Amino acid sequence: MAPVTELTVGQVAMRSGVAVSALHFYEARGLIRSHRTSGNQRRYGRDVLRRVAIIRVAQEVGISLAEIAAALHSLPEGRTPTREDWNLLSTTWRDQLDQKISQLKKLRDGLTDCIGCGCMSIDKCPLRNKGDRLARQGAGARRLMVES
Amino acid sequence: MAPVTELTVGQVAMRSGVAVSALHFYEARGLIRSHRTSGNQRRYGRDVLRRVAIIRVAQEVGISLAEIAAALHSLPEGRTPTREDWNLLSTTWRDQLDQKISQLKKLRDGLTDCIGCGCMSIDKCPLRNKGDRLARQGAGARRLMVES
DNA sequence: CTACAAGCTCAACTTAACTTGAGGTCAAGC
DNA sequence: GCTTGACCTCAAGTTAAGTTGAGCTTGTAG
Repeated sequence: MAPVTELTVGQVAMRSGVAVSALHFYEARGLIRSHRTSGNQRRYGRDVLRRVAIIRVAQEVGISLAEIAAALHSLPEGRTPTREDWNLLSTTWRDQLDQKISQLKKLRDGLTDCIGCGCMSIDKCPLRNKGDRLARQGAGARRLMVES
Repeated sequence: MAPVTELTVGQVAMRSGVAVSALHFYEARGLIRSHRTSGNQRRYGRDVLRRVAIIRVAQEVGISLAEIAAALHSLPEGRTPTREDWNLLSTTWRDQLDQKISQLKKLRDGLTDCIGCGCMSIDKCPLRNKGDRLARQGAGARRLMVES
């Protein structure tokens, strides 16, 4: 029973819910990988679906593709990742996620407790300063950064 | 004792930590407001600092300027906002923040519990689907959206 | 064996959120 | 009273994350 393992871009697009162009894009950015048929068409292993799922979920909470790429590089390119591999990735992200979560909570609670209090003079506000000067790097659009 | 209340762009930039160009930009986008001197220079009331602080904090957790602008419009333009006004704003955001927080938690916990389990086949994965099809609207860059 | 849907590449366009630069005005100190 | 640093406007550039389109190749169903 020949394994039906190989997927075309179209199939991956369909099953993952992301556009073909996005898959091309992710591949160009090194987030996923494919091999080519003799006719130069992409073929993907099944594990690409899991990778794409991670990418989307992570993006939805504001992690940039660059960061996702970095995290995914902890996964082995050769073999299908084991549970161990995924675990490593997840603990890598856990801290960043925790940080982001607490930042959000701070905003949520801070809005009510702090904002009206007159303390928002930037130098002293707990909201502004516990959130520590992050994300000041280079020009261009800046989204929620997890680093620092 | 003449109140030192009026601030120049430069002063606001310094105290708020955002660039002068960004302040211009926020003003163009209707996020902050100034009046002009006879010589056409901007002067800001002190409350602009608070507004800017909100803007930055909100942005850091991934709320778009458009959404921030919408929220800030619930603040009175004329008078300095009271604690009541801020409170209204904060409750407006609270739900969205709660939602985002739970999304993050889902990712955090899901990464460990779900990723290795083989269930990430997109159609059935709790991570993918509880996170519900949000943020699919129009072309261009897409960041963490709170709406929907 | 031939249509025609699905692929491929590459360049250009899009949005958000700013920054940079050019060219010109204001104001505070010496 | 003039110089120098802060301002002003407006246009164009930048980054991220894709999308869209043109022009060309593959592969599969009839």
